[in-house]
Amino acid sequence: MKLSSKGRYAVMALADLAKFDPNEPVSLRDISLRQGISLDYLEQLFLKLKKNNIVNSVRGIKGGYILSKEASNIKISDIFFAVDEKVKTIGCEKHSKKGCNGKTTKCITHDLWDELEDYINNFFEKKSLRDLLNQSTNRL
Amino acid sequence: MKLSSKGRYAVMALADLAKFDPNEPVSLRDISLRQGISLDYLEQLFLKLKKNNIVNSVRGIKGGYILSKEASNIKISDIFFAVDEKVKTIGCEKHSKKGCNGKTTKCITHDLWDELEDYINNFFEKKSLRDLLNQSTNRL
DNA sequence: AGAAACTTGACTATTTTAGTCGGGTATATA
DNA sequence: TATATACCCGACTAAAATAGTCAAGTTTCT
Repeated sequence: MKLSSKGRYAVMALADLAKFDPNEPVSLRDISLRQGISLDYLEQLFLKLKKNNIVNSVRGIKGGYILSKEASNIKISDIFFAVDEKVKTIGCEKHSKKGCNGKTTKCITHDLWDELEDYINNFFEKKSLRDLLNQSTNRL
Repeated sequence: MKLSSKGRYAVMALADLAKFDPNEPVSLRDISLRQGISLDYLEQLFLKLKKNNIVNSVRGIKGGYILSKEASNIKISDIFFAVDEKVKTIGCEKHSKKGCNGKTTKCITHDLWDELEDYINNFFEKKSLRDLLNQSTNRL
């Protein structure tokens, strides 16, 4: 099991963004340089972040992105959801009461994976972007 | 982020195995049929489980595998470790105090992923094979 | 002897992920 | 109003991981 870069990059980029004046748009180019993430890739991510109302964009020269709300109101789980980073433990339907892999009963480990999924999601629900900034002051 | 089948299959197979008389070897063929996992794949997994002293093998006809210890003493984390299912959240070194991606400082989200990794591992540490069986009686 | 079942390594197809490329459109500033 | 900057968007590709297959053993019970 591993976390993909997609989710990591999205959180890193937003954490970077959150450190600046909320009224001054930050360009992806700057974030790209500071965080070492490809500009093209960032664009893909921010497109999704925008659609999910995590950021707003300002076009044109001097444009860029700004957070669409307070950093404390942006949960890590919101970010992950926006970029399609999902916690996925099983093939069988989550929380389905019965019927894994065509059978009429749940597979023996079904509850375990359900439980794990909730457990991890809970972690992301409890963390906001603001929490990150507080943890790590003056780092890149 | 998703859990690979490798870890899932290993836990499913062992949970299946644990349901039988600890003195009667269970063949992979039976587990394969009951759990719908390819026999060849199971063989790969059980080779590792054996090397890590989770199961013992009995060769020859009427042979098969048996748990090498009480189900209550086999943690899910043991199983995952045995089949190389690792919880991996970051590229940077886990718990390293500094130096992500060649820089001299930790990346801004470093602590978050470290924390997540510990959080998930803790989940697996707390669960034993026995816990699974207790949760789900008379299922496949 | 022969069948069942473990042992082992190598190989391959599929899927996912990460990242690239190319062509747009909007807008601040000179 | 020209132009550079930066967002917008879809399609494509390379690399890695995963899941699963194949083939050729060895051991041991009956």
